[in-house]
Amino acid sequence: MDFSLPIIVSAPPQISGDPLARLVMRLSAFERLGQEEISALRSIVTVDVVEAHENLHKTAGPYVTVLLSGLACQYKMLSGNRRQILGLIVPGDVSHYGFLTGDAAPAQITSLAISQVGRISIADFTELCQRYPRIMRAIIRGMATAAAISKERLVTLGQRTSVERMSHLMCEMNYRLDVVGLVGPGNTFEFHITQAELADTLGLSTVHVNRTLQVLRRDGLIAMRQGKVSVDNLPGLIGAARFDPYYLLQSTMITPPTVG
Amino acid sequence: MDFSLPIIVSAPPQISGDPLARLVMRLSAFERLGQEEISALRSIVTVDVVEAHENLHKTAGPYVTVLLSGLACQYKMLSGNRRQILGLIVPGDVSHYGFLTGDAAPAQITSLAISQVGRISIADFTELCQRYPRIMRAIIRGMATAAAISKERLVTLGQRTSVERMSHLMCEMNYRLDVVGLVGPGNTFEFHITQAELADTLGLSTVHVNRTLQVLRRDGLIAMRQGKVSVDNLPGLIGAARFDPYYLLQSTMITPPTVG
DNA sequence: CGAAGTCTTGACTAGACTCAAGTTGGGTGG
DNA sequence: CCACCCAACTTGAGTCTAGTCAAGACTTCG
Repeated sequence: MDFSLPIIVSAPPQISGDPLARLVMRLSAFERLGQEEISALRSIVTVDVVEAHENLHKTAGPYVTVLLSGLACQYKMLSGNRRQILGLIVPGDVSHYGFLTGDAAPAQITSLAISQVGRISIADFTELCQRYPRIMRAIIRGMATAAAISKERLVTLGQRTSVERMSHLMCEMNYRLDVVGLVGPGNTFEFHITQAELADTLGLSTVHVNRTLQVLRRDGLIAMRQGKVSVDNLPGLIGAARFDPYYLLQSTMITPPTVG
Repeated sequence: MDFSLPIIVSAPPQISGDPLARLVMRLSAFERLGQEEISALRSIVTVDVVEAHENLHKTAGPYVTVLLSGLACQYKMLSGNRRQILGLIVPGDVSHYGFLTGDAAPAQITSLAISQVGRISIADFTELCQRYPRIMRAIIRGMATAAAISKERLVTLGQRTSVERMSHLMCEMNYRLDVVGLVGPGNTFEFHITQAELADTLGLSTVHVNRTLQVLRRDGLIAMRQGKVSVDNLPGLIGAARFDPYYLLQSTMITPPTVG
């Protein structure tokens, strides 16, 4: 475990600037939000810092939680030291819906890097959604996107080769991080995940992840070192992954039922 | 558990007896329902028959649909004639939530065997849930169970060997079909799925599915022929699968938010 | 400087895939 | 009623992707 106290953090943009910026960008990708809505949202979010490799929800309770910076994942342990990472959570993603999804057995969620987590009480969240239907619609669109990502992950684990798995994941990350403004010039982004964690995500061994990354590097598609990914040939990467971004584009406008 | 409700079920239970029996059993597993609730449910369901290997939702529209008999699956196609079956749908399962899940890009759903499908208009469904909170809670518990099954499938595809995949699936089917009264004496149940379809479900090749079934057969765990499975050694099967039914037991009582 | 975690490499193994050739079984039509 | 047909199932042989084991190199940090 890492017990360092990262007071001043320069390079990683995580702990600087406006903590809610990513969430606002994410929601704005679905619905155009006004200043009043954004202010209302800001006023009900409490921000906590979570160190790397800690449970994201130390304080259980009736809250909706959102990842604001860093990286997290949901996972399941198996007998024999095996682990499957069910999904990666990036800034702007809702990490826990409280009771809203009726998930009786919430999977474990841990941070992979130092992160900021936003917390909203269920009461405040409900009121926000009732008062600002655009925010509610954006949240619902976010849920739909998460479900689509989860389905695509089944395809990855069931059908794709190691090169396809890796490049598909990188394409997805590139897209998801771009939406929240975390892809820099030259298609570079922070991705603080170890090769062992990538292995647990992709259903591969650590050694094979290493070799797969070497192949992609050798082919000039991506390079990854020290938690930084640079996509050197995006069309090539998309081709290697047979990546079809359709599943990420929740283009349908969903009309929620008029409650009451 | 009380399995004694159903009518007389002879060889093909599919198209005989009360079509809604499985749905009622499924909901009753979560919440004890009264006669009034069951009658109200019956009065708003339209039943259609769907042949094997047909799209389950020929008539799109604002409906919640439920599988009443038979077998169905949700799937995704890939380039190169590959297919991943995302999940199996058994009698009593909701096969489509309409807009309720905000699923903008609904995956394709097809029947695997001749089936009966129940259709409920969104308006009727909403009113039913508002009038009978126990039904609403049961539906929510069902959604939670479906989500848990989907997560477990990620573990299967990411981590388990072929023998574990197959035996885990069989354990799950045994459990899910038992809940709706479709497991007969000696742990036998109808499972009208081809080995090629099993392959697409488990992320294996058809040939390997065949050989895996032979192993399980040789070890006296299960036998499968002509769409009928008999579990000959359930503890052994559970052991081979390292099956932990915890994920199927939505034991937590979920209190939905008081709307309005 | 030492320690721990991470990454890299090599050698070998094994589980699963592909291809190809049968076999079985149920359904259909003559 | 039988012959045929097609889909599903089975088997064998050979290949290959990915896993395992083990050792060593690189980083980071105390």
